[in-house]
Amino acid sequence: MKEKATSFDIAYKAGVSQSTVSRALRNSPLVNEATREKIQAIAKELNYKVDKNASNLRSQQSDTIALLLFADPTNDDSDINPFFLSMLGSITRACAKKGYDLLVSFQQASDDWHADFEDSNKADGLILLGYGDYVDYEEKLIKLLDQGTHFVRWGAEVKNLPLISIGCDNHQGGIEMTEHLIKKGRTKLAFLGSASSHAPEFFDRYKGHCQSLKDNGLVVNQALQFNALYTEEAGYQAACKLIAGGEPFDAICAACDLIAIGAMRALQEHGISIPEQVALVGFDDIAVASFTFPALTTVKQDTQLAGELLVGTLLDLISGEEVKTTLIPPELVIRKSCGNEL
Amino acid sequence: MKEKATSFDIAYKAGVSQSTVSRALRNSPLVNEATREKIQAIAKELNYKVDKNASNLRSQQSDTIALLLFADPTNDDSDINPFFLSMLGSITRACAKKGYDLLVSFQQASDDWHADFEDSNKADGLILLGYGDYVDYEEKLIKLLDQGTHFVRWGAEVKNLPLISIGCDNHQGGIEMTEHLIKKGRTKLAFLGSASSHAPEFFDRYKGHCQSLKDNGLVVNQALQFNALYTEEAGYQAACKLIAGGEPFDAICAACDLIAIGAMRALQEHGISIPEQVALVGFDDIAVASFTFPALTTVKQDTQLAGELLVGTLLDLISGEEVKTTLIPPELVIRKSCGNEL
DNA sequence: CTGAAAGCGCTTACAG
DNA sequence: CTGAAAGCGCTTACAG
Repeated sequence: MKEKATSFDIAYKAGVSQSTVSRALRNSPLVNEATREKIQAIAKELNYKVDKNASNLRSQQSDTIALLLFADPTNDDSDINPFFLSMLGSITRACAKKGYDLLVSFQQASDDWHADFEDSNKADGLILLGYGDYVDYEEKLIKLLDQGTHFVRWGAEVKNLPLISIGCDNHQGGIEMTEHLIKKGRTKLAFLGSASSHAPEFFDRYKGHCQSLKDNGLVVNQALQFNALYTEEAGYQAACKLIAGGEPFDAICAACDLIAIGAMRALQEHGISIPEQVALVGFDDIAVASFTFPALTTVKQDTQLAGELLVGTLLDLISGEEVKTTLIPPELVIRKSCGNEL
Repeated sequence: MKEKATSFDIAYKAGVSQSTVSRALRNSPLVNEATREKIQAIAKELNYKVDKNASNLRSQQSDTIALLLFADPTNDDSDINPFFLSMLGSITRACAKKGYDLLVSFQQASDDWHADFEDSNKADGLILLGYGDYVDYEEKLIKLLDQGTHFVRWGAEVKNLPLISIGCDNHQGGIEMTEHLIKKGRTKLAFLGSASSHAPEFFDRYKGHCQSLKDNGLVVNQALQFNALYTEEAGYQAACKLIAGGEPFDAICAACDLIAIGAMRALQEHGISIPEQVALVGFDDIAVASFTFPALTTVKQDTQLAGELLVGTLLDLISGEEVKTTLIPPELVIRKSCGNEL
């Protein structure tokens, strides 16, 4: 392994000062055109790369963003919700586009947060992503805020905290999934997903669901709501309870696609046909959704837009610009699980 | 935002020298117990975090690994094969376990590689992951080798290059998927997936497939092999060609699950029943595989083990230990797409 | 066990 | 447009 070249080596070869090399390599307009070209040629020849540790140390910025992905602690961590994996992909791409590197870290909600990333100057800012018990997070978020850490989170808007969030308009999404079912002639709609402030995204979807029910002259039947968190298994369990409960239903709104897929399994095991006997709508539009049988009608969250907004907003925040919490409009993707399209 | 504390601030407060602070914070045995505790308490109180840029610059190591994920350039980059996303997850976890940070970067196969990560001292080593045209990669791999970069790749073993790879035993996997079909009484097996050195993983699976055919007294019918790369769409196209080709077949080996899923769609569109008329096996065992209809029998690659091996091997390599290319044994996961279990 | 000092490789005022 | 010099915040010989 060869010794790594430094800017001094280049300076020596080029017959200029090290300062000039540094400037030339960063395309400073202060450097003479010809000098710059010469220096860059030598740098290339020597396979020189700026030492990031040195340059970051000196300039006190890292051009790196850290992504903290929270896994549901009830989950064994081998399965991350595919929705978040998809977000990870779009965030990575958005960072690359802006010339930032991305440090990825999976966290347990219970962990001591590695908010150190910014404190230790490894990252200029943080993106927080993942479901989890919001109530548990809150104090940590406040701590981050206190420390003056630059961060943006994915999720439901929080009213009384000056948090910058990018999230889906879950309330609107809840309305759309419900509306669609009602238009299909369903009247006894169940909702599978936790309805509490511990899971604000789901709660918002549920509230949208309830509002749509009311707007369409239907009543909210508490006996048709069952809690479930994030997983296929939870969806399966909730659907089993729903079936066992005996309360008649002809449609299910699932708070996320994984829950919908679990519900699908439960329905199939009980010989209940989809969509003939029970129509089903999910939320997220993960890749799997188009491969289930029948293909799942769902509310899509635009992960690409989300990634760009998350990164863009964080960078604005870091550079001291005015930023604000943004809601992304959901989009109903109609497939087969609620009957054929009209 | 408060000023960040430095080790000098702590030294001042503790009434010791900065060197001692540095030692105490790294739990050096050279420091007196009481002194260390005092220093650590002050550090905590001041919310002090070691500046990684400074410490990395000085110690010339970063405790960071970079993961380069290659996207198939023919793909619009919004979809990364879920198999790699799953690998990403397991690698992230393996890094965390070892106390390393992970820098993630998506690359186009055509890009100038950011092998800079190591050159620029941002990472101590690289993990290379992703399908792509191997032939295109080769010269870049050689360049990495020449530079003395520490890296480990996921994929098929390469014979004439001193590359360290971690990969699945694709040949064995090809045998197992084929054997299973033959045991189910199928005799006219098609193979969907590129059979060329441009896609060595697929090629190895194909070779295993052919060998199994021969071992069981069946002939390899070239008319039943169709090229396809990595995607659902490619699988769909290949299956359509297979069907249109007119050569009779009663089973399909798909080189990856996405291809299998595409083939499934083609078969269903043509009114061909699975598994009655045609049995189907995939490769990878992505999460979707258990949600298709019928559920997909497939050859599982153990991503968790893969992640641990990739990270562990890379760290060994960095610390100068002897390392070697390792093959992970595949595992057949039997579901419904080849008929009910015996 | 502790401290004074050098130095990792850059960027950036400052002076010309 | 260019150079000499300071300094980012640590770690690590070196000396005691």
